[in-house]
Amino acid sequence: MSAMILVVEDEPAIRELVVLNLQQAGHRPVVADSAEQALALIRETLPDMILLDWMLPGMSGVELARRLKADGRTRGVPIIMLTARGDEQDKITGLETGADDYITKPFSPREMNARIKAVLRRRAPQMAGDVVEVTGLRLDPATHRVTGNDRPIELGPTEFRLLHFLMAHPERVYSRAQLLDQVWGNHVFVEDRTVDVHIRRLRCALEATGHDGLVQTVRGSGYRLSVHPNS
Amino acid sequence: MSAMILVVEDEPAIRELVVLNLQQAGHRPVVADSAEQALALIRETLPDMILLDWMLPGMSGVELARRLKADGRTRGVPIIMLTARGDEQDKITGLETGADDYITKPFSPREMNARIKAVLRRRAPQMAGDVVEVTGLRLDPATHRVTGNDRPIELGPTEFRLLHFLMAHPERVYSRAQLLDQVWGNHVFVEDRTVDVHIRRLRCALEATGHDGLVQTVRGSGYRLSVHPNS
DNA sequence: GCCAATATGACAGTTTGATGACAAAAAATC
DNA sequence: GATTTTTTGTCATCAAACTGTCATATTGGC
Repeated sequence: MSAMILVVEDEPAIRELVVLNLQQAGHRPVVADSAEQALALIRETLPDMILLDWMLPGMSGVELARRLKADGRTRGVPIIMLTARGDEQDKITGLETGADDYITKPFSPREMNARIKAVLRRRAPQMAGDVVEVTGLRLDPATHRVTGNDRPIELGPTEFRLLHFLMAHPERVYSRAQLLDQVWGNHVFVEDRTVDVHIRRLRCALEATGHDGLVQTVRGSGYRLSVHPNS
Repeated sequence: MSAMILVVEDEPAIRELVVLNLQQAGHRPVVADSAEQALALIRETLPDMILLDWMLPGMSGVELARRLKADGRTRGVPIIMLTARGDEQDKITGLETGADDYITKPFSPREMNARIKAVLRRRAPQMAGDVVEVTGLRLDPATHRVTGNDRPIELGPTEFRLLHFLMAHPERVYSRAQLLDQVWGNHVFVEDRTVDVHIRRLRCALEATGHDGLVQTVRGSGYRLSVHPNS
């Protein structure tokens, strides 16, 4: 539910209101008043999503979106365009350049939040804040609780995030490096093998309700959360 | 559904029309003809909702909305903006984002009532003015009283707001930053750690009636009010 | 059996939250 | 207007939980 969202908007009034709204929704807004500044910020840390004003002084929002989509590092970051009016042409151009959605001003906070959540759910499910459940194992990000067959399970912060990520992307194998990027953050320097240890701790905690079998090892590749028996 | 609704509108004709409508719908309208007067009224008693003309002499409606949203005490009060359709598009653009909804003039009574009802239905629970109760712990916003198993509990202002917010949003985890935004108001500059201290004071006060267990720590995430045992 | 990959247990450093004390600020009282 | 009293934010310190790494055991593939 808590995503780092970059807001690129040159008009201070609108920018502040958007920021306020994002905070209220539990996100962490970061602001830039120009495409250039946005690029600088993105170079430092990759946001989870970008809210991008269509019209910007200097490099336009469209141009910025195009650049981001051209760069492999930033291609995956969802972009929502803020456009002045529901101009069909803008819409087409915007979606062509790779925007994931667009919002036409004036917009209600409710609409904005709904669209943000929808895009997050599509691109980064573990950020959407939805309850995830797999065969009796249930994780609720909002209350930060995990239960197995309705019995509470205690997890440390890292194990919680790890399980959350795996449950949000079931049936798919992730390498240790990928897990480090997704769960730890893509800037930290930790040993690959550390993942093993946390996987073990997670399995340990899940053992109490017999859900430890869900976390499977894929030899030579990484780990996976799957409902299907392993071998 | 009877709510106290503050109408901020400088033009007498429209004001009266709106007031009449509200009365007919069973609400209790209170009027102000300027943002300044509105602030004065709000200082006395918190309305359940605000209908706000965006064009006002002196402080504009937009500015008022921003102030209200910046103050922890008033930020939960739903705001519906009244905007004139004929006004310059670009001025209106995005300005309503501080509001929960907006109505463009001229509007039908039917539309107004529908929107009011919708907003009231989903308004922030702690602003409803309703008594909140959790397992014998009871907080009455109207009388500003807290009791545990019918025994009075003394709380400082901050602890009261903190408890109120938590009780209005039970089971959900809030980070220190979120609590500072929601309870203190997001303009203040206070240390994150200060939240810890107030949580402790709150627990201290609740200890007398054995309700201190409700306020739970979620390591690495924040705090939560929950009826479920922690460990 | 041999090799490589993974599991496991232990450990020390680090982070995080709880707690008590304190002074500034605000409110209430005289 | 001065003086208590209450409230508030910050800090230093302590205990507990968590984390990353390593050494060693175990497993699976050939």
